[in-house]
Amino acid sequence: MFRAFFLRHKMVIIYGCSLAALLLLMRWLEIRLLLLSHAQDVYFGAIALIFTCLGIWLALKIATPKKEVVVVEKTVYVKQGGEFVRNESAVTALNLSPRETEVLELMATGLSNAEIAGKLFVSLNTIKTHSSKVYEKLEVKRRTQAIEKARQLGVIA
Amino acid sequence: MFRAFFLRHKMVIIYGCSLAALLLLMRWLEIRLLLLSHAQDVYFGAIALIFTCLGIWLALKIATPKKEVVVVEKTVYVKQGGEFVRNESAVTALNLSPRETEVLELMATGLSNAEIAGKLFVSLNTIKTHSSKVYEKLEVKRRTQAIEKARQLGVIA
DNA sequence: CTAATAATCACCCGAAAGTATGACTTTAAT
DNA sequence: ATTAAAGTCATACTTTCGGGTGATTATTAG
Repeated sequence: MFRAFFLRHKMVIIYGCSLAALLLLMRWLEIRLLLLSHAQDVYFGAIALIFTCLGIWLALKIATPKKEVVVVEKTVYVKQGGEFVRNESAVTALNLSPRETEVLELMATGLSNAEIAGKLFVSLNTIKTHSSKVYEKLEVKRRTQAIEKARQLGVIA
Repeated sequence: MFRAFFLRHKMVIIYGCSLAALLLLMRWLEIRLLLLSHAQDVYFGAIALIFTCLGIWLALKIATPKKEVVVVEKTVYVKQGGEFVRNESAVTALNLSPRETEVLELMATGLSNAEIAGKLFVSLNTIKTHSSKVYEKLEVKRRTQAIEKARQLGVIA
């Protein structure tokens, strides 16, 4: 607490101490020479010191704290912020039925036919039929090709 | 310029002026009563005023400005049509070998293992081995899952 | 030099995917 | 009423995929 305060106002305190030391030195010299004949000067010094401190205290208390705003720019890369919008015209052109599109989407997420069947509450054979029709309409031979082509056509994300 | 300075240090200036006014008032009263018999007090007042100002000036000069760090996030949207840059750190983290990455890429284009084998001039079994290792490292069970996960991690376009 | 890694290939087996064909139902259009 | 499309399911068959195991070679790191 005190240490932190000292560190923050090091210069001020050093200045004050220096001034005090200087005054003391002068006093001491004068005292030795003039034998306390200048008591008033000590009074002056004390006043100077006190009011200097007062000024410092005042300034620190009242003056609006100086704020130095440091602006750091941080670049953030975002992949194509927009949400995916299905290219409905492509779907129409391919003549893909809603169910087929649904199956195609699930295929693209990496699900197996059995998993898709479970998710859509239909039999495995049904999914096989759908996927076969999808391959026909997309003019591909494999599941992975269907996914790739559908992605390029904007049918799936 | 001056106006801004006045506004910033309004309190300080007001204090100083008040002190000065007070001293003047006292002087004036004393002068009226004691007919300039206390010249030294004026001296004291002047010293007090001067050193107060000195303290204020010192404090304002020396006080360390508080730094306020403001982080401004600059968002950059990367269009998906743009050049794909492989997330090499992801590849490293997954410990995917160059050949495995190559096979993964070709898988994503929809090629069968046999086609990949033909394209890379290696046997089908080799491709099977590679793909199996890819699945292990990506912690997936199927080709389509591998493609999906690799896409999300930025390993493939 | 030795150990580890990457890349290559083989064989077997079971699971998943894909093909072909046919059948039944519902809904919507002609 | 008939037709067409979409969705459902099944059976049989082929192909591809994926797991497990093991082996060889070249390069690289310790």
